Amino acid sequence: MARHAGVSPSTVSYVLSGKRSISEETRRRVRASIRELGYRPHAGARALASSRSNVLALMIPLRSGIAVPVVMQFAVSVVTAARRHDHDVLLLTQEEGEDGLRRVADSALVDALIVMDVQMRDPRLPLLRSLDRPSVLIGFPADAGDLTCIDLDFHAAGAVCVQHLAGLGHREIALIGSPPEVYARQTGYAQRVADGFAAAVGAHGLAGEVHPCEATADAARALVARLLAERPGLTGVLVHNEPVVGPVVRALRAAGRRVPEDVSVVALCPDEMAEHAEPPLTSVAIPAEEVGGRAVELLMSKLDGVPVPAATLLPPTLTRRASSAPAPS
Amino acid sequence: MARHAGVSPSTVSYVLSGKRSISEETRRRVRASIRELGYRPHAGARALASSRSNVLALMIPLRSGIAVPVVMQFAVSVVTAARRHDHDVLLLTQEEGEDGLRRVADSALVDALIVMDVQMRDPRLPLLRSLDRPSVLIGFPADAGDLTCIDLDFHAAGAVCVQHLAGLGHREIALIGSPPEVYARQTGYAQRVADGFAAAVGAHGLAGEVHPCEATADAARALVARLLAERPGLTGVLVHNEPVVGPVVRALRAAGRRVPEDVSVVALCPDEMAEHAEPPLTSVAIPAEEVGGRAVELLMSKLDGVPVPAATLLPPTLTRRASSAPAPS
DNA sequence: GTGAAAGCGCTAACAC
DNA sequence: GTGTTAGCGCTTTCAC
Repeated sequence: MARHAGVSPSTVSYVLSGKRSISEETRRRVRASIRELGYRPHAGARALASSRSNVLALMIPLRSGIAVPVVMQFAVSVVTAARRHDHDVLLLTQEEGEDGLRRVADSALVDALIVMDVQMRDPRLPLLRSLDRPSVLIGFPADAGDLTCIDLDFHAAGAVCVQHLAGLGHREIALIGSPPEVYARQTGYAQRVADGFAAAVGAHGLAGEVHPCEATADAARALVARLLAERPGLTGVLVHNEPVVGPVVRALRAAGRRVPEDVSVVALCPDEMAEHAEPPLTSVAIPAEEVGGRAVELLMSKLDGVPVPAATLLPPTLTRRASSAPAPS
Repeated sequence: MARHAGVSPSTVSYVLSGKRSISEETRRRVRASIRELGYRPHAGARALASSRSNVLALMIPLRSGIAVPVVMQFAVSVVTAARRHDHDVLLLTQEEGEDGLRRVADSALVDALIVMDVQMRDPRLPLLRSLDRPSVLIGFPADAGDLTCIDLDFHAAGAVCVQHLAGLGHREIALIGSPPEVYARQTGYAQRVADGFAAAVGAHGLAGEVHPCEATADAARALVARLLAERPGLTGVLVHNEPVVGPVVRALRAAGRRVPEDVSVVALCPDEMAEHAEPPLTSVAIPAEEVGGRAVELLMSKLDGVPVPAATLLPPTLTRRASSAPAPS
């Protein structure tokens, strides 16, 4: 390659990296040779010489109770953002656990790591602290210490939904939440929504409790039936459980409740899902695209030695659609 | 590392790779040092010296009309299988296209490639042929040439569903298929199901046509309404479109048709989905786990220089559940 | 603005 | 059964 362009290897390297100034003429010749020969620098050699692999690890959750399409959105947005920064993404499954993270980090296969589905007391936290590579958590554990975390502000999200319903005059509401195992695992976001919900319920003087719900239509139907029977005054529901959003609405209707005339429904889910529901749902978006993108940006800053805030909480945005209305009088 | 164990670097390498015999004593000492020092070979150095990165590329589809959870199942099974063979997986999105494949292959970032969502005339085919690295397609293009392909035998899958319905005495049936854009792109599997369906309909002397359907509940409802209006004798439906399986069943019921007493429904979808539907659906499984695993095995064989068959078609398995019954008389 | 050369940390061919 | 050594193909100091 270098000889084809009539320059030294280092010059080729510098043309590619732009780390020192090159004469217009030389740059042109090198570029021409690159195109002609279809030259690509060898990733391994590069990683060895520069101790940068330009690869990020992304560990995605697999466990029951997680919404697969949502996870996929995160993954895609991470890959897309990484490519913008000339990085690739290595896919790890949660199953690999701490060993997987250690393996790819210590072997210098990756420069940095992103982990999703963070639990309150996550066993990966001490490991991530001990690694000499930067990492970003999508989600907040109970005690992050100085680990970098980013996520939607789920506490505020839960609260803003309650506030919306309270503003519409609803007095008795309920949260249909994630599957029980998600709470049992102490997965941060589920807990935080419940907390934000409860806090706002208290602040607004409403009645309202949290009901975990399996991610099946049957479970949703059963729960709705129970709620309607036990809480005749119920007029507002917040659903934070993607797969049962549809079933909940249908169960309400099957029980003779109109949405939104009799019962208002607010969802905490990706916008696209809320838009395409029947009826379109008032919702707080889970901004997978933005979270994934920002996670990568944070990592890039850290790799460049630029300090970043330890916590990034994205404020929730509630979009009003057809599923919520003033409480019936 | 080598000095800590009191051996030469090559000995460490050989202990790790097992490529030559090592005395029990030496192996023990080396292993002990590895553990003590927490030593991990540098992935880049290894790739450079051995021209093997032990990384596979997986390009996943993103385009509209594809069922995200199904794609995710493939991805997870590929990662899991790859790890069994001591390989990692680099995630590429379809958006990266041919350039992305070329980039990771030519830079030696990956040893081999897996591409999903293959179209009949896929622009990536010539590229894959030109690369000097092995690849496997999950799906079949119109003309695979000597490219290695694996997938469920969708033609047979379509046919076996028709056969099942014919055996139950149904005479008028319909295929509710993938979204129109999937056919328009000439995506292999959609076309093949339709072909297998049509062939079997002919062979059994039935009446039946193919109806593409958008992946929304609204579209499903509208299509079911139209079918019931235009085809009063319709008693059997094959659904090959994951997101609308539920909506189709509900639309039939809403129209006063019992499932399976009045209309039998057969689905072509992952088993898990069919099991959890209401009612549980007679279905032909999309064996994501097996396809992903086999794709990796094929790649490993090719990397080892072992020849593999160009085409692997997994035979369909129909599982009878509660949604199909003899045709009403 | 450019080149020469010393590694980066392994693997594998070649010794013995 | 083990050690020696020559690369693998880059990046980056150092020199000019």
